[in-house]
Amino acid sequence: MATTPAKPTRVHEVYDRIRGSLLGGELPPGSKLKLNDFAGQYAVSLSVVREAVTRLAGEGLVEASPQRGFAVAQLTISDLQDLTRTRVLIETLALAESIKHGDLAWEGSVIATHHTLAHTPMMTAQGHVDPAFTLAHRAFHHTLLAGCGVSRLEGIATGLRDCAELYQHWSQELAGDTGRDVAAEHRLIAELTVARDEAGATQALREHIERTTAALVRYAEGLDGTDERALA
Amino acid sequence: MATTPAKPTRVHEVYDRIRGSLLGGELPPGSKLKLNDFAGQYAVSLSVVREAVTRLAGEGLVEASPQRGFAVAQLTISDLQDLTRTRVLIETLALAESIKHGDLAWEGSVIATHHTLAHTPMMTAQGHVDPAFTLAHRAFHHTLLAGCGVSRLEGIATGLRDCAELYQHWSQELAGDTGRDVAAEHRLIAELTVARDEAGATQALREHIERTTAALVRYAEGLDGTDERALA
DNA sequence: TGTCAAGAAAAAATCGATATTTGGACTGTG
DNA sequence: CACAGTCCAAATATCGATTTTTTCTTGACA
Repeated sequence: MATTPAKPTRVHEVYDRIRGSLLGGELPPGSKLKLNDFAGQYAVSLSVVREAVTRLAGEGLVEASPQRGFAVAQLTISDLQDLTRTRVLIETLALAESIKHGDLAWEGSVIATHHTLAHTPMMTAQGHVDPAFTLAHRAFHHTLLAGCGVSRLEGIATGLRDCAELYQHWSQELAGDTGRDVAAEHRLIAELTVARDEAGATQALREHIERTTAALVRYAEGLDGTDERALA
Repeated sequence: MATTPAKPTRVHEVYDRIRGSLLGGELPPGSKLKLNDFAGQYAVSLSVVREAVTRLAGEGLVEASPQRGFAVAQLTISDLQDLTRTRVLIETLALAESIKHGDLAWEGSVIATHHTLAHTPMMTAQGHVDPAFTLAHRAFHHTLLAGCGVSRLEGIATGLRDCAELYQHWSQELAGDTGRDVAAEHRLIAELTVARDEAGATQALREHIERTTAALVRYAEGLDGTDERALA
């Protein structure tokens, strides 16, 4: 799924940067992507921006509507629930496979990435999410699933995870996920995984995933009853 | 995941037609896509072809290598095995969910699409695969998973299935999948599904998926021992 | 005869410009 | 004052041409 081989073509650079903006929450969900602005900003032609954005649409981070341009994927409660259920099913599946088939090196990398994660503070002094934390968090979860040895499954899980990061970002900014010890959740997942406790680890992962969704849904339902309403 | 709303834009037309060529097996796996030829053939500009092909690359039907253009996805034994394992895991998962949550209307549509499939001959008089069969086959398998009510999961499963169709096409042409009663397999899956026999149905589906792979792998290994070798 | 390199041909990436479409402002009417 | 139709500006989709990069050809040299 990832395509970052040797020579960074213009399209790829632009793709990466827009992708970063999306996941970094610089662009509000549902807002239209102004291709012209991007073209100016990155000093490239429209065609380049277009192709980059088309790829992002393929990943689901961006929605394309013919004749009407592109927009940051709209976040709705029903889509969030759909995404969450999909992630729970697929990520627990992949984790179970990893626990069954992962080798010692994988076990080691789980411990290593968890260690890094555990020692990276989540918030900056300004109360924003630390980019380093995002990185470490992503690496940890990716490693968890990387032991299954089925690269397509891994790729799919990663893609879903990226989509969820859009929600995650806005949830942390908006809903402020209170009273939750995320670090403890991670520790539990890591320990059970390394202990090869398939049932325990998958359940811990399921709860970890569902908890964020629950917080966001609670927040959103406080605002409005409909499922189709945008979250932000 | 599918984007076929209202107004067929040029890109979308070209996308559809190239996609059809790929799944219909008109283009051999691994062969380079000559964008210029497409542009001429469909009487559109290069940009249009480029964007269409970019999307196909996002689905995995086409491989993109920077500065080197696009090629029909290369079929290798190891990728086939990876794909098969992924499909088995995800499709059985989706089927299990469907059996658990599917309603009566879904049950009916399973019966209906199976009925259609059962009465559509697989081969034409010329010994080729009948396009109508392909259609019916696709509809049946899609319906099986459509009861789960999780649209993303469905979309993922459909995407994997499309990738597999590439292999399937060439397998039927090359390896001739002997001594196999595919119709009976379909009937069994349909019956167990409607009977809400989760374990039985998922196992039948697993075997159905794995059987095609096994035939192709046997065929390919007769030719060459390496996993990375192209199948065709 | 095999290897390597310069140069030509082909293909890919990118650009700048044009044709269409969309969304909204404007205006005249009931 | 609400509403419908028209017109205009912004944005999208598409095109044709230019710039790079890769690939192929060919010929000199060891």
